[in-house]
Amino acid sequence: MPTLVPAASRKAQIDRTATALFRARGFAATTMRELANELGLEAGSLYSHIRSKEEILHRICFGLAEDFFQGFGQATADAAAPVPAQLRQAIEAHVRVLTRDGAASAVFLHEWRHLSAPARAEFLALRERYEAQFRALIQRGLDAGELAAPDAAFATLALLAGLNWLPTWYRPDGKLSPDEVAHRLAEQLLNGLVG
Amino acid sequence: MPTLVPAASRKAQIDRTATALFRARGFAATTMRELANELGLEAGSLYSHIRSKEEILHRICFGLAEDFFQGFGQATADAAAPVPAQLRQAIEAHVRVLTRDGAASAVFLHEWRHLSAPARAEFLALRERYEAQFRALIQRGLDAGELAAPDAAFATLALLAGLNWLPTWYRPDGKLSPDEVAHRLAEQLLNGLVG
DNA sequence: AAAGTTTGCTAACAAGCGTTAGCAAGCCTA
DNA sequence: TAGGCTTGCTAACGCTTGTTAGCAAACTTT
Repeated sequence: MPTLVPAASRKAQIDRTATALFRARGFAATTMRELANELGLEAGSLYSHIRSKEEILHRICFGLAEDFFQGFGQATADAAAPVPAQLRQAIEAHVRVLTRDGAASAVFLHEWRHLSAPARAEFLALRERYEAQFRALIQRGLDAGELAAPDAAFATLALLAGLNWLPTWYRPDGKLSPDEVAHRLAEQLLNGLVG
Repeated sequence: MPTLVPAASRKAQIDRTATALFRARGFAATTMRELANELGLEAGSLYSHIRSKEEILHRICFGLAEDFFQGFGQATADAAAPVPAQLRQAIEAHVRVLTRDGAASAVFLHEWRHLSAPARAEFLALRERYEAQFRALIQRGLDAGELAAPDAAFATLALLAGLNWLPTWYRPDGKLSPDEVAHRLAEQLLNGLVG
């Protein structure tokens, strides 16, 4: 009979601790000895659970990518809804992924360049596909006259810009709940700062 | 008689090349041998011009900080102007610094954590002072009813978020000029995406 | 022509890096 | 009770890191 609340597998603990370190120090500046030490291990012992340092980074980046796609899919499931409503849902879904795991998000956004040859290109392709979904949605909004912007590409980048800087300043122990952050951010980005 | 267009000093060349490398690979993953090679030198030769690797990073980060403060100062010089106008000027000044040197901006925004003990804290204090200027301006706008937002702190972070992600996607050879980018970004952030 | 500054090389240093091999104790399943 | 995962250690490997010392050409200024 398994324990009722099984402890996270060692591998998962490594991933979680590594995520925090990668965020704080950056992937390249984080050593396997630091990571091991944080877990109360020796450096060599890590390799009973993982294949390489980069493998950890790979899991973090591609794991979160899935979350983003899933969020967007749910947010835009009702294709008949007005574009601004779908967009607001998509923004809030995006923010919710970012706030659920700030460390993983920061790694996802900043440390992917340390992925090597094949993985790096795959990651960038995924990211481009994700942005393309936003762009297409915004374009539909422009065509229908429901959104106002000179062009969809620029609007998409500016929108995602406002979202993706969030992990640098969001603190989970702040006075706003993740949902409030998501709602306010969507409000400000959709309706602007000028009354 | 000096050359009419004197070549940049070796030190300046090192800074510029290092900036590009720090941006592309990150500070920690950039080696002095790579940097030297890019300049057609041997690694040891760099130390005739600089004291340490970190000294380069220090110059990049603090140099750009000055530019940001100067831009904000000019933008808000006319304290009698309506807040939205001042804010637009400040946004455009900020964007102009970001677009003038994208590599330095990316380093400024992402690599400052590799500064060590005293410099790191000084840098963060500078950044906080800069944000505080924006916050105060926005607060005045809220008090005067010229801006609409639940609170100034959140609005400031969301605004700077939209600006600071720019170096990750802005390409100087793109179809928009720096001024157009600045203007459109200010427009979208101030007035929102919804028509 | 002398003196000093700028620039660069070679060679090497001590330290730290990611990773591997080989071994062993503890656990779960058969 | 045996076999096989899981987990972890010690010791070491080959390599790379930032940096330094000592020397030497070239250019600038006096």
